[in-house]
Order: sequence, then C-alpha cells, then structure tokens
Amino acid sequence: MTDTPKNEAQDAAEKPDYKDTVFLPKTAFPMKAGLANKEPAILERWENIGLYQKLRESRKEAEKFILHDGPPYANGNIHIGHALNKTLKDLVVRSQSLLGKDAPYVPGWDCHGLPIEWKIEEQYRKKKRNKDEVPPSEFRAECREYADKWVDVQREEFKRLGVMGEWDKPYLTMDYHAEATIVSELLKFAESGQLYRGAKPVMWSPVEKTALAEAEVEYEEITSTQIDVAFEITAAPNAPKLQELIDAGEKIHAVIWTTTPWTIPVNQALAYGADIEYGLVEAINVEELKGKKFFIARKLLSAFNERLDKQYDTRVLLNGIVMLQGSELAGAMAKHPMADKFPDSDFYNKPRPFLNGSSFVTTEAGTGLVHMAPDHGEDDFTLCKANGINPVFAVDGDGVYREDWAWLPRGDERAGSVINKKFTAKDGPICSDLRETGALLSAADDFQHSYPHSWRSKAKIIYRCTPQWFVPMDRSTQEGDETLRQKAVKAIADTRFVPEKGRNRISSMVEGRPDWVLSRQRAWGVPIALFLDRKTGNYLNDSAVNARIIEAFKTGGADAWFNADHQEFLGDAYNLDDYDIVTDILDVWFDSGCTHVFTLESDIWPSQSWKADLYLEGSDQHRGWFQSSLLESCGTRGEAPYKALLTHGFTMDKNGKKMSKSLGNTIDPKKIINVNGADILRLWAASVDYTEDHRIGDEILKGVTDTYRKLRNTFRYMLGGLSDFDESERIDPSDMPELERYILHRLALVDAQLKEHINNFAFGPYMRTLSSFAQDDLSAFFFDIRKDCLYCDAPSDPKRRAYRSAMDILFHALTRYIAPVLVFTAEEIWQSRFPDDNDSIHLKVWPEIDAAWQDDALNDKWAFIREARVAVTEAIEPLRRDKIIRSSLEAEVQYPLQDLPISSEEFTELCIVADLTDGALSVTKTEHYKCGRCWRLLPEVSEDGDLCGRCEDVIYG
RNA sequence: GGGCCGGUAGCUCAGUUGGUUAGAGCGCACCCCUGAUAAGGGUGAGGUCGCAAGUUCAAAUCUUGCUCGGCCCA
Repeated sequence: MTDTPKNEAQDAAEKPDYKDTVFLPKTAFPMKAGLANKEPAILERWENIGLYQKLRESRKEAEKFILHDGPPYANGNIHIGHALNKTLKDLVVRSQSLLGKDAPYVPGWDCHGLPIEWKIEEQYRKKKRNKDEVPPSEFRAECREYADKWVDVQREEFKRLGVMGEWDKPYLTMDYHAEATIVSELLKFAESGQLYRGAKPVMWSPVEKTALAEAEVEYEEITSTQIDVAFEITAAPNAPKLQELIDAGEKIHAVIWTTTPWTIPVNQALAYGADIEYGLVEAINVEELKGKKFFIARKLLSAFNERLDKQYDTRVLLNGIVMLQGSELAGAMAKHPMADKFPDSDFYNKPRPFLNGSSFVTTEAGTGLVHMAPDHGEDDFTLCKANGINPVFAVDGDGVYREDWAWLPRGDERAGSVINKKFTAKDGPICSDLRETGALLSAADDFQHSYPHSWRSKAKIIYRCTPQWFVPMDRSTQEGDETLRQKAVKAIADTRFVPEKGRNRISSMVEGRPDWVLSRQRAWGVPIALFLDRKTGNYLNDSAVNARIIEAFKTGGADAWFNADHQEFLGDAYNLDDYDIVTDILDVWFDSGCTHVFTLESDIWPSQSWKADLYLEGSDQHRGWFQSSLLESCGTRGEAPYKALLTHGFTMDKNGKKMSKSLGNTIDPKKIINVNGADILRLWAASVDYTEDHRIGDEILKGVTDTYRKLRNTFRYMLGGLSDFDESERIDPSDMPELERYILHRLALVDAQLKEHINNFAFGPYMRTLSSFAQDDLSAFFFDIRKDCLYCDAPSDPKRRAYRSAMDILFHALTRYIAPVLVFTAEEIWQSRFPDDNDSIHLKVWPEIDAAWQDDALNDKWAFIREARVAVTEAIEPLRRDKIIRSSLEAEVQYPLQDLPISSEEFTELCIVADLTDGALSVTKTEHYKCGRCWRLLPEVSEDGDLCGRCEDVIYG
C-alpha cells in the first residue's frame, strides 16, 4: 500500500503521536457548498428577519442611490437574459449599499400590451368565443388577471436568484395609480401641444378589419398578378433629351411594375433612383405598342422584354433611342393612366411627380421605376410625405374602395376587396380598365413570392394608412423653445454612459427617428383619453376636463374611460354630442416611459426620488425603454429621468450563437439554480464582460464553479484558523511582523481597486481582483507560509496572535467584498462565525482600511522577496522530480544572502524550507531530522520524531 | 440591404498614447503533500491576436476590404 521503509514505520510507531497537540483549523463550515439546498433556507431567514427593511432602516440618513428598474413583460418564465439583467441590478444595488449608501430597489412589471391580449384571445378561440362580443371591461379584466399571475411567477423566480428588493410592493404599469399617471402624462403632452393626429401605413387585415402587429403576421408563398403599367411622361425639365421628344409630340411612357395591381387606383407619384441608368426604347414589331416609347432602367430592360414576349406571344423587338441618368428625372411629371377616363376627378388628373427614391429603388426587379401609393407602403408614405403628398384613405377597413371613390367604388357591381384574387387578376376589373386605356403593357397571374398573412385568419394583409396619434419630434411648443428632439439630444449629452459607446448608439437613433406614434387600435392598455371635436377634428384641450379624467383613473383605473359616462368628464361646458371619443390605446412604450413618474415621484415609495441615478438594461433598450423614458421625460420635464445609463449585451450559447427554442440551445436559469445554486449563476454574471455579448455553457459554468470552490475554501480555512479568536488576543497592525503588514498593505491596495471597480460597475475586474488576491496573496503565499505558525506556535505567541489578528481583518474585509456577488455564501460564512438571528452580512458596510496600512516601501521590499522566493521554489522543483526530496521542508538552500533584505531565518520560513546558507542559488537535501510535532527538519532534532525546541516549549511550557 | 458593436491560449479576461520574447486566473499534464484532504502547494505545455492587403524602422494596437457573430432597423 505504501513504500514507506519498514524501520521508519516502526520508529514512528514508537514515537508519541503529537497530532492532538497541533492547533489545526477547526470549523463546521462544510467544504461542499450544497447551494441548491441551502439557498432557499437562507432566503426564508432573510424574509423572516425583514432584511430589506432592516437595511433601509440602517441606511436612513445615508446618501441615496436610486437604480430604477426597467420592467420586464409579465408573460412567461424568466430566461437567462432576465437572470443576467436582474443579477447585474442586484450587484449594483448591493454594492452601492455596501459602500454605505441607501440603495432601495423597487422592481416593476410591464403589464399592458399585445402578447397578453393574444393569450386571452387564444383562450377565447379554444372556448369558441368571439372576442368582439365580449365587453371590453370583461376582456380587460381577464388580461389583468393573466398579468397578475405571471407577476407572481416571475417575482418568485427573481427572489430565488437572490435579488433583494421591495418584492411586496413592486410597481405594475397596470396599477390604477400608474394608469392614472400615464394618462395624466399623456394629457400633459396634449395640453402643451405636443400631440397631433396624422396618418401612417400599418399592417391591416381586411378580413379581421383590424391593424396587426409584426408578430401577428406570417409569411406564405403565394402567386400574384404582376403587371407592367405605362405612365405617360408629360414633362421632364431636367432631361433635355426627353423634353425635346415630348415637345415634338412624342408619347413617352414611364413603365412601372407591380404585384399589387389594386394600388394603381391610389397611385400618387413615381420614384426613381438617382444613380440608375435609364433608357428610352420603342417596340418595333407589335401593332399594339406602335408609336409608344418606353422609359425603363437599362439593367431591367431584358426582363421587361421577356414579359412583353410572353404577353404578345412573340419576340418583341425593342429599339433603344436615348439613355439618361436617373437624376435627370428630377422635376419630371407623369399622368395617371386613368386620368382621361375620369375627367371630373381631381385626383386622377393631378400630375404624378417623379420623386427621388434612391434609398429604396433598386434594379433587382421591376423596371427601376416604382409607383408610389402613400396609402399602402412605408417607403411610399415616407417619400410622399417628404414631398407634401398625403394619403387619401381610399381603401376602407374591409378592403373595398370607399363609396365616393371615382374608380371601382363600393357599390359598383365590379367592386371588390383588394385582397380578392379575382379583383386583381389579369382579367379582373383593374387590369381590364387599364388595358382599355392602353396603359397595361403586360399582365400575368404567375408571380410567386412570399407575402404577409394574418396569423389568425390566414388571410392576406395589406399596408393601409390609418389615422394615428403622434408626438412631434421637431415642433417647438412655444416660439423659441427647443424641440423634443433638441431636448433629447441635449439630455443625452448630460448623461453618463457605461460603457461609453451607448451614447453614440442612442444619439444616432434620436437624431434620426421619426415622430413617435402613440396610438394602437387595441384593448389592453391605457386609453388615449381625448375628446375629438366633430366639427374641427381637434382634440379638446381643457385642463378641468382632464383633471376629472385623471381623478376617475385613480379610483377606477383605465377602465374608467371605457365604462364611464363621458358627459360627466365633459361637465357642463361641453356637449358630448359634439365630440367623438378616442378609443385607441397608448403604445406600451409610453407606459414604460412613464415608470419614472409613477414610481420615483410617487409617495407610494417614499424611498424613491426623481431622478434616477441609474437605468440598467440590455442594449436593445436604446430603442426601447431608454428612449421612451427619455422622450417622455424631455417632453414633460425637459430632461432625462436618469443620470446614468448602463447597458449590457446579450447572453449567447457556448458557441457564441444566439439562444433560441428552435435551435434547442437555450439555457434555463432555473436549472442552473437548482443544480449549481444561484450564487454560481451570480458569479457567472459577475465574471463575464457584460458590456459585450457573452456566453454561457457547461464548460463555462464548470469554470465558474471552480472559482467558487477556491474562494469557498479560502474562507473555510480562515474560519478554521480563526476558531475561538478572542479580542484579548488581538494585536495592533503596527506591532505585527512585516509579513502581516505587507499583507495588510496588499489588502489596502486591493480595497482601493475594488472600490473603484464598484463605482465603475466593473464587476468582472472586481471579482478577478478579489479572486487573485485570495488565491495568490493569501492561499498560495500568506496562509501557506504561516501554516506552521498557526498549527504549532503557542496560542499566546505574539507572532501567532498577530497572524490571527491579520486574518481576522482579512476575514471581515473579504466577507464584505464577496457579499454583493455571493449573497448566500457570504451569509453562510458570516453566520458560521458570528451566529446571530437578527444579523446579516448584508447589513454591513465597506470595511475600514487604515491609511497607515499602506506602505509602499514595504511593498517594494516584499515584491523583491517574493521574486527571490519564486527563484527558490523553482530551484527545488528538479530535486522533487528526481525524488531526492519530497516536501520543500527537506530542502537545504544556498542563496546569496547579501542580496536579501531580510534575515536568513525569515527567508527560510518564507520559503518553507529546512535551512538557508550563503552561496550561489542551489538546493540539496538537508541532513537534519524531522520534529515529530511540527515536521520541520532542524539541527536541534537528534532523531526523526523527537521534538524541536519550539514544540517542546509549546507542549511542556 | 442600412446603422452600431464585437472576434486575443480549451474557458473567463488583461493588453495604456503603435515599441523587448503577447500576459493573468481557471482548466489540462506532471510532481509534492496527506495536519485546509472530494482540499493545499509547485512546475510545465498551450496563442499565425478572425482572414487579407496597406501605412510604418516597428501593428494585437492605425487604415481599407472580407469573414463570422450580435443588437437595432429596413
């Protein structure tokens, strides 16, 4: 079993066993953590002693640090992204609190919105109920209940992560007081003239007669009718070659191609690409096309030709006439193909301008000229709007042209829904009419492409302009005032960004964003509580009315708007018959943009105050919450609701790929908590560089667990070494040996670094500084050297007392340092040494480091000594490998003593070797015998197993 | 397709205004200890700094292109 020589074994048997006289570390603190089991009990204890309230009490007079929580959506279990986000917030809150500040944390939830509406609708579908037949108040009540349920679930999950906060009183965007605040903020925008009614194309389902969100849309392959339509060019002032021909009476036609023939009746303009090359061609061998000249992008000529070939069932020969650059089309005008057919229609007889659409017009497909229907496309809408062309709302909600429309109006026997395949087919009414006027160059019902459909009805959807409410970005409320955009840009400049690159990102977004669309045609949200004057179309702006609305919301929530007697809001001054009631609800981003108002400014949470010191969210929130809060606050208060913004990246799988259910590479935080413990997940969050995208996976978690184990054992060793430590034993640092003073100096440096990291929210560097101090300075150096002293010196020995006193200082400091990260372990450690039912490590403040501990001269000296020590250990290694010596205690070292700033005795101890003599660095095996108690090999020991002088003194006094 | 961000040992990260042989911790391999013991100590092997070109006496670092990945838009 062992190769121990027989005589040695016999000798050992004859010598007394001194083990019981050695002062080994004693602790009940287990090496194995068992966090998954232990953590829930610790949580329960915190709850029982009211830790959060105790902490508030103890920081009552302290400087505040307000981290305002960005609300997660109350739907579904938490995922790894939530875990990272909430952990980082908790790290900030706890570390600021550790620094002595009062850092309350009020968590919140985002409760309104589409996803919850869907869930309820889905339940209705299962029960075969029709949503439209359910009273809005009932529907909304079910949404509320659903959100409540998920708030409860997520709350438990967050608590289990060790996140400390006011969980009993979170903020919910659906709380009545919140809804009242949201509507009151909206009315501030209204009262200050920062609200207008405009139009915008939205995805619309003619079957459900409702607007759809992106997520309600699915794409499917379908076959559509593709047509080429000729628009006669009537003027081209910047294209002399064209203008000449026009003046000469030639018929020149711009050719456009579309797969939505139903948009031709609503065409209002044509778009070209300024850098695209165009050519004018004529068809020379087809009777129907004779005498016409076609204008088209050169690159797309052959594709156009093929369509003509098919149309006329022959090889159509096209003859080029002139070429020109797209930019020459500036100022050109065309005529709608139906102009002559409807001579009384102003709409069809207005000239169609050529607009510069370089940002979206390509030569990938079509003709390089795009027909613009601002009612039915985003590019169309934006470009037309910029050129003063407004939508005409020709298509009704059910997809039929409105009654008073000139071409194919509702009521016409050929009228139909624009998503009806027959209506748009090559033989349908649109194509037939165009053909009659000679404008239809080709039509084929054969174009396959993917097209959006309603997720619910599976019917085709269209883009359709609808009236919406907007907050203007570039309007001054009063002469000389800054616009919202200007205020927001300024507020960004006044904000601290961690990391700094976030500033750039949100700036460019705010600088370029369009007006804020506030309205949604939905049910589950805060209504845009406005009265529209039927005659003028303006909203009623009366603060007395608004005050009544806000009051009603406070007591009855947003339902007040849907259930109320609206005349009561209006009072005696107005007659309800003169007004339309707006039933749109607010964009949920407006809700969340108001959280700073109803949380920080509310008296419900006296601990909170405006403005927040920090908002902390994922980088996607530059467009989301950071921005909605910024715009809301700038619109109502003229400045940002936060002093600093911290953004984190996203958590990827072990290969750096995004996690998704379909890839099956998601990692469930709950699983990590239940297997490894929340402290491991927290340590992971504190280790990665959260400012970038970062990874998680088994290997990474194993590394985190290893780091944790090392740390835990360092604490376990300290707990053992400090068992029964008594105040009477304490020695003042100024009286300690140099080694202790050097370590306290290191502690002072580390302490300063850690503090700086905390104030930069740099948790990765924080943990690395801490771990490497525990590993390199303590475990591998200080503790290793002082093991002999701790185990074998007399308890009254000043050296041992000094060591234990230093260790006590380290213990107090280190337990505090790890507390914000390893919240459970820190408590376990603390309670293990200082059991107290009413106490907690999390009530403590940052350790006090005596400025006198820092001693740079000592540092330089000991840096040199440590290098010498490394040289010695390196020199020992070959002998160990050759089995000449085993323990370093058997090594006798020669070292040039004149180089050493300390005595050879001290250096012997530091190197944990037998003896040290002067000479060039070399190592041999010592001749000395081993003390039976302390195992050191010393000249005074005459035989293995005998006691050395020190040990004899310790045992026999 | 556009804007912004990133790619350094197996893993997590350092790497200052370009300047010796690109570092640390963990892991791994080997050794020691068996009185921190499912611990502790020591030594060592690992890198074309995503790829390519350019600027320069000198590039992980500056420039350009490409590539891979991410967020936000379209």
